[in-house]
Amino acid sequence: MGSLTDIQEKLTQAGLKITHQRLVIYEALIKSMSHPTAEYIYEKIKKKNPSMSLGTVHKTLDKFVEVDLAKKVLSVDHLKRFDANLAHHNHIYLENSKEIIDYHDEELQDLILEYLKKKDLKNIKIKDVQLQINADKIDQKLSVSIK
Amino acid sequence: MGSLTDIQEKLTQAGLKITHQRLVIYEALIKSMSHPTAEYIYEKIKKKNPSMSLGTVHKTLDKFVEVDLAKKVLSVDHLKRFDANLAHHNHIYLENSKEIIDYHDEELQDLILEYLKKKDLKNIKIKDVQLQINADKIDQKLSVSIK
DNA sequence: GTGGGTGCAAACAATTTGCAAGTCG
DNA sequence: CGACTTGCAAATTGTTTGCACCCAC
Repeated sequence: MGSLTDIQEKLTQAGLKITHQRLVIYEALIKSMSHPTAEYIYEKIKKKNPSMSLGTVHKTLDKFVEVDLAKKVLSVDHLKRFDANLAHHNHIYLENSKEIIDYHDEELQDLILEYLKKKDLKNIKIKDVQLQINADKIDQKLSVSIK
Repeated sequence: MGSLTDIQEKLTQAGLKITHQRLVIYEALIKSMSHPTAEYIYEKIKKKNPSMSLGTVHKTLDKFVEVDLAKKVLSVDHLKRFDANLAHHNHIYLENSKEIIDYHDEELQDLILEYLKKKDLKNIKIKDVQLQINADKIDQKLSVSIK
């Protein structure tokens, strides 16, 4: 799913030229599970790609969104955040650990859409729904790791 | 619910001094149904309060969040947006008109929480859930008002 | 070869900070 | 009066833009 040739094919299909920068940025975007900013990706990859410029990361991520290789993600901080996971999925915000993790659940999605369909909200055509689950992480390791 | 004395009481309860700026900003925040930025509120009130500074609006809104008189809101643009409505409620993003409107539905909220409770996600303690409904506005007036 | 892509730096936008002056309690 | 709040301006942070050079196709 994230192999090099796979990424190359996606870029081509999207009508984009295959460049080293795009491969690296897309790979980093896939790998980072919590929804990264341009800055974050830049930091991740610049060690192995010292000539990479932050501006390019911005432009590239925007381009990915434009051609539907990625999407923008809602966030409470006021930073642009991206996500390579295009499938409908929900987000769990772990408030105590500040993590954002994906939660995919077709059944729940259908349940909600069914419910809203019955409600028949007027003047509005629902395209999709996304659930944000606010939670705390319960992790034994946490209390121990305070050291 | 939004009377002057009412707001004053809320400020006092929150341990904040009552100042003209805070009254005006809080009132504007309550009144604006779509989730405003500091800039937006500043523009709304500066006509009647020419000495108000944008920096104060920022500081005041942050302060309101700090004392739970308001909360930060998720947004796709990368702007800080606020909301005086503290009750659990869902957001409908009207993608074509860029509006964000509130959608309160206790029944739906319960439905979702019930479902998730049965799922029993491990290592996670759910605090609340919020639904984002992406939709398009269907409005006859729209097509006419193109002029 | 050429059109799109990159790197760099400057411009821009939104927010934050520092501080002197003002005001609520 | 004293601590908190404000207004102003400068600083910071994050993103965008312009443009000469470069390279994938």
